[in-house]
Amino acid sequence: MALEHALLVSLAERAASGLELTRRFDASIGFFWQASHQQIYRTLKRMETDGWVVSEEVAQSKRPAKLVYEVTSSGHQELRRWLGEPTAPTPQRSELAVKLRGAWLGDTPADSSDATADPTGTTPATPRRELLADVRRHLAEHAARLEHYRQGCARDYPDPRALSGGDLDRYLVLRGGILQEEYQVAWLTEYLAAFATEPTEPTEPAEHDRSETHR
Amino acid sequence: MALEHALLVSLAERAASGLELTRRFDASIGFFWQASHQQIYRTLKRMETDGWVVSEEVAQSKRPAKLVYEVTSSGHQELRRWLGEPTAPTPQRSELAVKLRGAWLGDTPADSSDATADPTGTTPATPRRELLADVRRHLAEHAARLEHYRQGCARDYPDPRALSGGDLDRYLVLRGGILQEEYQVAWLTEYLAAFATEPTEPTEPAEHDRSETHR
DNA sequence: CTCCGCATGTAAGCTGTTACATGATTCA
DNA sequence: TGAATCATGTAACAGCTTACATGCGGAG
Repeated sequence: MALEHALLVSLAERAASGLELTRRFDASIGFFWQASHQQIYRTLKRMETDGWVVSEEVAQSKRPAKLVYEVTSSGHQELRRWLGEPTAPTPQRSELAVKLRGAWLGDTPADSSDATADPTGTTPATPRRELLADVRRHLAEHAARLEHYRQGCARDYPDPRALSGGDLDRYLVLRGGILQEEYQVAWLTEYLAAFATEPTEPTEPAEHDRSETHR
Repeated sequence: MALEHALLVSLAERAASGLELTRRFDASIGFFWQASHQQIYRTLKRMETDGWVVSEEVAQSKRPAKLVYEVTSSGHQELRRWLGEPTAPTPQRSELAVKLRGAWLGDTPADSSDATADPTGTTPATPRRELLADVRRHLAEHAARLEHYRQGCARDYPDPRALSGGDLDRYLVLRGGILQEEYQVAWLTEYLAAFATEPTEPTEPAEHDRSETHR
């Protein structure tokens, strides 16, 4: 029940069309909330029937027309109500963490010491090694995002102590994004250090420039 | 599509019934994955039809019988396959962060300088103050959980360098939970410091011992 | 006897994902 | 002409939440 309010916040900063909102969710707001364009279009429709926003068709040169949404006074009222409401803690999920906890279950390739051995000739493939590569991949992504956030922070907020109002709010949330990425980098680095007995590709740092975009 | 694998990991550590799994998800595994008992029961049923687990009814004295699930060889095989698969980054969500970003939108109570002023006599109630209280509440919860994790870590893993196998895996994931809570505490502390012009209850530290459990 | 905890489940509804559809305009 | 991008949408499904249901046994 929070995508609507995330859209209200974004639209209150500046009126926008569905696709423009989708791009914002890929960037700034998306640090802490994500949504696909289908979800956004559907939710905008519902918000308009609820009277929180109004749409206006805006013609463009050399482009199809777009529907620009604007927050109504009723929408602002709802936003204020929501802001004052106590917030339930959002559950944190990490599929990677679940995998890391169960990693030892992949360390017995075809050991038939227990009753669960399967007679089929499946390839062992050592999940532990794959998992370490996975961790390195995630670490590289978090490090890259951290660098990106830091650059944006230095560019947009050169003097944090002079900030106030909406600028201060946005700065502090960006700080949260930076601290979150720092935590991820710290954890995964500590994790890899615990398995650092074998260097695993000592010639390459593997921390940056991975061009496998995976689709 | 990952709850099934989280259940496989938990069941591979030790066979359990649905309710026992629910309790585990409230504790250790639940650091990074949550599930209600309805979800768990339903998923266990599906996993049994898929052949990943088998159930056995176990009678108990002074208690209703329970269905204890155990991972099959097919389940172990699936677990190994899943462990070696690349992991998609889990999107991070925080409703609180979205609120903090939009906090300034609640700072104009009934200001009629723009066209969106509503003539209804709604109570102002200052969302900014409510939000700060909300942040303090979340900070207290994270600090409490951090303390809890740290105690469990010191109790169960007094000598981390001596660990190996599944113990090492579980320790490193617990470290991740600790680092995550440290990040939350650091961010929210920094946030409050930015608004520390008015002390807001100077007689109480408000960092610990909040007994308002809020259900 | 009533209430509570254990243990498992059903049903309805909302949220989010995936795949596909449509029509326009620009670029090669 | 064919492909790519812009812009909005539909449809089907999977996942998750919320509320309620059932039956047993023990405590007060």
